[in-house]
Amino acid sequence: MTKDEVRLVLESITQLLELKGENPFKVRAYQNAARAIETYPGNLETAAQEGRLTEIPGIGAAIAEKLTLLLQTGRLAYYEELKAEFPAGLFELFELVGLGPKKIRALYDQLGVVSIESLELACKEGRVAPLSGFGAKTAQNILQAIEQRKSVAGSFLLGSAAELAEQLYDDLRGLPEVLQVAIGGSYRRRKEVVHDLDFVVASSQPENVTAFFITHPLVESVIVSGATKSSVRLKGGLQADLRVVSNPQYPFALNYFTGSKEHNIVLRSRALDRGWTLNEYRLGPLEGGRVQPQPIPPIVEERDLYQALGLDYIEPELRENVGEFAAAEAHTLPRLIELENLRGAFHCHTTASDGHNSLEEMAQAARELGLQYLGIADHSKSSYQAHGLQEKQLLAQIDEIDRLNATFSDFRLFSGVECDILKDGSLDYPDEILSRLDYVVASVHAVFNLPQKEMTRRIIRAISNPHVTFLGHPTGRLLLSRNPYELDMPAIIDAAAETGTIIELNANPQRLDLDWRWWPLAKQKGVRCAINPDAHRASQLHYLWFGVAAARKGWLTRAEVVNTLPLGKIEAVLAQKRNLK
DNA sequence: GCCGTTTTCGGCCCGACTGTTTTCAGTCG
Repeated sequence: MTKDEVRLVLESITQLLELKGENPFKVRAYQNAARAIETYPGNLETAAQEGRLTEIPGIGAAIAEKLTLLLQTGRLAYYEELKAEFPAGLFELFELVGLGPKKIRALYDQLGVVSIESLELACKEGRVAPLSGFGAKTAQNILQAIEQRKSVAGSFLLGSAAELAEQLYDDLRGLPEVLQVAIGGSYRRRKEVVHDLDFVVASSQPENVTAFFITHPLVESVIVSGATKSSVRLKGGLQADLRVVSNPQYPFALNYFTGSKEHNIVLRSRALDRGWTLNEYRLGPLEGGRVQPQPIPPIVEERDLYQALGLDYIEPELRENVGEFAAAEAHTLPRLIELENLRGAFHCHTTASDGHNSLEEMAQAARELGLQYLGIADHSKSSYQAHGLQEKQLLAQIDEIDRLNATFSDFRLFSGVECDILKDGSLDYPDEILSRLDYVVASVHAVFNLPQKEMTRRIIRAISNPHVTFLGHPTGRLLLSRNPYELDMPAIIDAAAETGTIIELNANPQRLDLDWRWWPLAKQKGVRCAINPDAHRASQLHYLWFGVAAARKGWLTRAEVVNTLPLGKIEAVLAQKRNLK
């Protein structure tokens, strides 16, 4: 049994105990145990065999005994009995915003609600509002939460689609009959949210490729399957389409299925201007058109198509018809940043607050990625839920970082903090503390619902502090689950430019914040970007890939992204704003 | 259920917000 499976059992027990209305401290004990297991560096099975589980902080005699049983037999009667007390569908109710264990329990006990479906019916029939502790507003809010959940059904984070997409891609590429393959669509354009995956394959044996595709282990069910086009539902619900074309057709199919629709319309009209017709299979002469067809140059790859249409090659991320054609004509398309350009990253968490790996482990993981430096930014004291650091703990961490840095010759940890921006725009630590750090990321973590003016003023006040180096996840959005807070973003961008504050592009695929749509404006105003992983565990340093994707979509080059700078140059950027004072 | 000790019980993180109440419970971060 893996560490992760053990953790899931503990988390599941937590939820069950909450439903039962158990002592909240007992509930928390299980929660803490789950977290302890997650961060435990050793081998669990060995620890259980040697009776050393209680040495893990947060694991006492009772939980150790249960875990030992679970690890040795793969089963836990305590858990199974708890689970049997509630219908399985009840757990999806936890996904509705505003519903917690108490309300779910009341709905189950008093109305027999066992699923989102039965809850929706109960609301619509007016059975929820009269319940004690509920009311008309609550019933309405529940319906709204159900609607919200439906509206994101069929939408997937780029981050959650990527693993499936790349696995399928690798497997298709490995087939001998596959000559060329790409994932087109919004995935190739690196949209933050995708609705399906579009695989485009060049092959002379489409039936073999199709057979392989629809029987792939990641496929849950087949929606349609024809000679050259098939659609499947992948495990987890994401739809994937496959188009198989001939090798000469491939550049056209790839281009067509990459989109966007708006981009394609412009391409086709440019073809018409030259007396050609463009579709997913070919660029051909248009007989009887309004202009005499020009000779068509040979096209073997996508780049040739753009050239034929009088354009520099347009990277897929830019194909949204938001100015890429004018730039491609004028030869002013930017050379987009690449993952390999990054030399380090700021904003990572450790076990000191709510991260899952130690300073050493984070540093090691960064070095393995080839980074020269890593900035640590644990939560500040007001973020209780994230175990934010008291001043003393923060100062101790600075010392610890100094000590570690003495052991590196070609790598450096920077000491920072993710400092809460309080309701009035003041910061969570006094300047004396902030001045001890290499840098400060300032972020909003509470009181999200201020009116736009007040929220804007709050953030501008915070970034006006000379110690604030970065503005963290500027809009607070969680894709597919939480809307951004109300902000006058142009005013924030102006203030960042004026104060010399670097705006973060938070690379967590749930955030990708600041959104790519704002970066061209920020760039024009001279605001610099930092692509930050916001990693809460070592493996999440890979989020940088998504951050770079969003930055490319925002037309950013390496010049605008500060963490492309090597050690030796980045220090001056971190110090710049303080020196202006 | 865990933990630490002024050691075997009593405390365990805090504040904002919402919608329900008529002083507070539930949820969230």
